[in-house]
Amino acid sequence: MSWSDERVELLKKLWGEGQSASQIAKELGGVTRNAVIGKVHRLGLSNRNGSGATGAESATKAKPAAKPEAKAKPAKPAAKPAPKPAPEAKEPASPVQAAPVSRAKQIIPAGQPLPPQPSANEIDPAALAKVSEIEKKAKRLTLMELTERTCKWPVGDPATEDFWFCGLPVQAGKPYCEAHVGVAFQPMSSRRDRKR
DNA sequence: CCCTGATTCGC
DNA sequence: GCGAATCAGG
Repeated sequence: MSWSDERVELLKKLWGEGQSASQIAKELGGVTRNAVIGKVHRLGLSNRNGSGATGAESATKAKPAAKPEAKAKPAKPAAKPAPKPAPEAKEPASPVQAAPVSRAKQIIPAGQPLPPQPSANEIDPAALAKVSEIEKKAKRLTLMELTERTCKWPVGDPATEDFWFCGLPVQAGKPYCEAHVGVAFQPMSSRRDRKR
């Protein structure tokens, strides 16, 4: 695979959107994340943080917010039919089931300091929606099946059989998966805008 | 161990 | 220019 104009363009676009190198590589296909990173460097757009060595955090941030990409792109008068609008639409618009997420009491069995169950507080609706979505994919682990890298978010009533732990891969060091981290750690003050 | 980006260096 | 291997951090 070579870096055709189109591929480079897509690379720039995705990188600009804050996509991680591995994700970009996955979408491009035929390249590894290393290739993507290497290319990004060569293109001179290695922005995103001045820490240099600490770039891991910029990942995993999939902006749930809809992107108002309604540009006409007059820059390309070429006779390019451009039959493919936006291939990367991972959200098949699955109806956001506002599933009550049957989580009842937070009576945790062992002395595990489990998360403060977010009652009906002020939580990002988006975050909640994300949670109810991922909970469908949850591994449904039991307490004993939990490991250092499985999401320890409890779901359901411990007194019932309808109780399990998320079990999805945790993010980094954190006890929960991405989605659950989102609802577990509510930003004290809304997230600051990233400096681009 | 999972992940992230950064850098190096043979090709 | 390319990208695997390696490095450095979470």
